[in-house]
Amino acid sequence: MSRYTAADIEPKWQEAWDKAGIFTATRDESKPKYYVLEMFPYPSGRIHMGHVRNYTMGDVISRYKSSCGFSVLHPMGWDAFGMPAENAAMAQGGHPGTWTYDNIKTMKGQMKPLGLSIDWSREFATCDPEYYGQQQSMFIDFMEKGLVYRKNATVNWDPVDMTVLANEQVIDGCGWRSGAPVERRELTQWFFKISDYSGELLDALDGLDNWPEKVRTMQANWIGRSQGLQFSFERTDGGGIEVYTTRPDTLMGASFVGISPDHPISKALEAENPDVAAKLAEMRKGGSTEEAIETAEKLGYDTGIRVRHPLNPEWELPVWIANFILMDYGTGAIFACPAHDQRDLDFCRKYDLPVVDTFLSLDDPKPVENDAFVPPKTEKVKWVNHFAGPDEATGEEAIDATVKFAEEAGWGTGVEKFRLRDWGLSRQRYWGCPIPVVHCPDCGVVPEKKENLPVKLPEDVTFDVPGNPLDRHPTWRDCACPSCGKPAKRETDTMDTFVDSSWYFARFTSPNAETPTDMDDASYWMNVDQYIGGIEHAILHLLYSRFFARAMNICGHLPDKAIEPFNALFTQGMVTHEIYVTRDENDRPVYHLPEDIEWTENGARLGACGTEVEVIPSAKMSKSKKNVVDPAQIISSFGADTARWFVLSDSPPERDVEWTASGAEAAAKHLARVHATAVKIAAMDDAEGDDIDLLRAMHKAIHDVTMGIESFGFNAAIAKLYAFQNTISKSKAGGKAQKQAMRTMAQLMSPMTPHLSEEVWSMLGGVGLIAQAPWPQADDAMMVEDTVTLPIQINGKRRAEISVPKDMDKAEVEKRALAEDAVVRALDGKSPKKVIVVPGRIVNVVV
RNA sequence: GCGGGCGUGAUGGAAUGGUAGACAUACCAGACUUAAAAUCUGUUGGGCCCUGUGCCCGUGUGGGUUCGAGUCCCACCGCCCGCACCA
Repeated sequence: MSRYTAADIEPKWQEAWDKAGIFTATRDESKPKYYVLEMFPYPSGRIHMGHVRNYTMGDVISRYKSSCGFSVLHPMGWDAFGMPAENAAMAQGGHPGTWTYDNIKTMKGQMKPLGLSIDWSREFATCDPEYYGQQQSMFIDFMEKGLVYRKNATVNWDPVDMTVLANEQVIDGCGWRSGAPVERRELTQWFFKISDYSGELLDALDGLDNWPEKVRTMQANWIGRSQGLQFSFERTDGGGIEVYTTRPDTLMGASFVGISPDHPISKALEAENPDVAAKLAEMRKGGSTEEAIETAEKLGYDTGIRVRHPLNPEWELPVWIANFILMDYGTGAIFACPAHDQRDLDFCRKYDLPVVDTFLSLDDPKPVENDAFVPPKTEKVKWVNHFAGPDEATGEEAIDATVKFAEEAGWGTGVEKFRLRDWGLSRQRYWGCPIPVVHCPDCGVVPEKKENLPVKLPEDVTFDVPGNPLDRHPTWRDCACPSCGKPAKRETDTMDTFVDSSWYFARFTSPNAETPTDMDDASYWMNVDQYIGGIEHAILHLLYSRFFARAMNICGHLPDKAIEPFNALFTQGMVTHEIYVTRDENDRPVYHLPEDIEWTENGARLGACGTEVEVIPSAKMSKSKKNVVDPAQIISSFGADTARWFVLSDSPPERDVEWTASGAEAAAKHLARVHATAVKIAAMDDAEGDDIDLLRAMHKAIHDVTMGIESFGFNAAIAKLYAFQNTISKSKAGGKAQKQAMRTMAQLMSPMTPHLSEEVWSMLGGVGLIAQAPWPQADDAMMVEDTVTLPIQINGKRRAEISVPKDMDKAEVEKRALAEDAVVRALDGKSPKKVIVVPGRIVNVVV
């Protein structure tokens, strides 16, 4: 074969790998193991370029580690429960299960041609009853260990459709189908006690050395440990209001006490006073997201209740209900210090409440007007209105002094609190894992017996009316109480899909086990050595998985070493593309697919009619903007290796990569060049005649590419491979040396372009499959140059360079440098102030 | 609102505090060709003096640390992402 034809090469080698069974993971105690995992996909219908990028990166690691002698586990599955399947059933009829399994079949068919080194024998979907039955079994274990409980929590309620809405289904504060303004409503729901692990989940972040710093920071902020003071304001009518504050030092600046609309006091008032009820109804409008609450217009209601200031019983503060106070954080009640909190200030200006400065800037000591003075806690400020500590102190010092003061005086306690809330897992939807409990009129909430698991979803359901089909199913709900045997009702809530994805990595170690995991297999394969996925999962999925691993460990489903399940994490960027828009008669945007665009000298036009097209800068590929490139199409026109090579080139993996047609063509051209060079070299005789430069370049390439792969610098590794290819194609060395260089090239490329590499390898007499050949080793001795070129700087600017033996001593280098023309000229007869010689790197002469 | 990140030629990007722009795209020029495509070779940050082996400027903006800063620190500007029921 003399021309590079991916369509011939790729299926051939995929068949050879299958036949050799080399991707089947086996427990081999004689080898070190390596578990590489990409975040499993949601079966949305078709694979997209983001999948290709994600799985290609995992594949590079997997193939590389395999070549390095590891026993590799590289599995794939489907995160298969979730809303889109129900939406499809609503829109076009049919069953969510049919839609899901059809999608899985299509997407698997699209992934196969990529030539990924996946052990498909371990594949499962989270909607398989075998999987979710094990999940139900674990849920029951968690119940026994007290890791699950029920309480009231807020949901988005569509008052027209009479149904719960996901945040995604709330558009501008209204239900997506009904268009009615959404309200917040309370329901009794199931919760995992993740907050019991707040401190541990936070502290253990320190040990996750191979996680990106930013993910650890984001998780730490999410868990949000704070030190503060908890104390009670005494009500003038008896009783008290417990508040928590992280800024007790500003207590003298208090202007009111604020309580959440969901605070028990608010609810009590609501029940007896229609005015309050109306106000609260207004405050409960809008979505339940933190963002919606934080950015909503500040609303308040003066309850008429008054409390005494703890430091001065004469000083009475009003109690307001305020819509920006969250019941879930702290005690659901605060005292407001408007001078040093912008939110409080906005509220006080709106309702004409007093603003009292407690400290002033040392540089610019003027009272607060419309901008709250919120310096860093480490900045020293002047206290004008204080009761503990010195007149000039930082916020930190003042807080410590205040807590100490309050504790000694006996009216407050320093406490540690976390922002992390318990994980609400109840969903009022069909297409999810049923929560395996039964509500019995006599026994209350009873877990289903394990021998009755899985509690399967009923098949005969319809989606023609809003709401949860399980709720209105005629028979599914009816069952016998597992405890007393009398008629009872099943729980109709299903689990959050995050539950499904919180332990799938553990199931992969033994996907057919009769229990959630098999401890022998889990002990061998866990932990995941390298986990790869999108940054959008930085907080929730990864935090929930860390909690689950701990909970599974407590229930005996994971070994101790696996409580932090992901040893290393890599978060890859998105694949983006330009967006092409024209306008319709109403000036609304109409989007166009990249393949419909033609480029002319006058810019982009529609291929069909020649209409001018506006080009909007690159953004994440999305169906609605039509800026998508179909991987299946790319593979059929260029081949999988080209697609793989391109998504790894150019951009660093953690950053977004822009898909361009020219970039894809460049990748294809390069692979064709490599192939052509290999064909040419294969035809050479085995003439001796080493070329020291070629050998050097080869060892340098081995070193650089290996480092590139190890450090996720795939784009840099590829740049080195380009350079090495240029060196080989220009080499004058004998056939033997060139063949060796080219075989090495094939090996270095094999994690990225496995098919072409096999082809080149076999063409040049490589033994066996390249996929099973050991990774080449760089010879350090070959990479050391005898002489080095040192740049010479004068006052930090490069002015000349000298070539010196690599181990020449500093004094001699200095002497040579000072003898250079440029240096002599710059010195103009004077002697240098200072000369810095960094051996092997640089010389800097300070004049 | 809160939290996180990013900013380097025409473009994607490279650069353990040590020659800024590797590698690639695009453009331009040349070779091959009747021609085009393909392929191959070469040039290309901006400006100045233009005769160079010359000089000045240059990594969002403004300061700072350092012999030396794209890299570290501070402030600002712009863009992007997440915010607990999207997966």
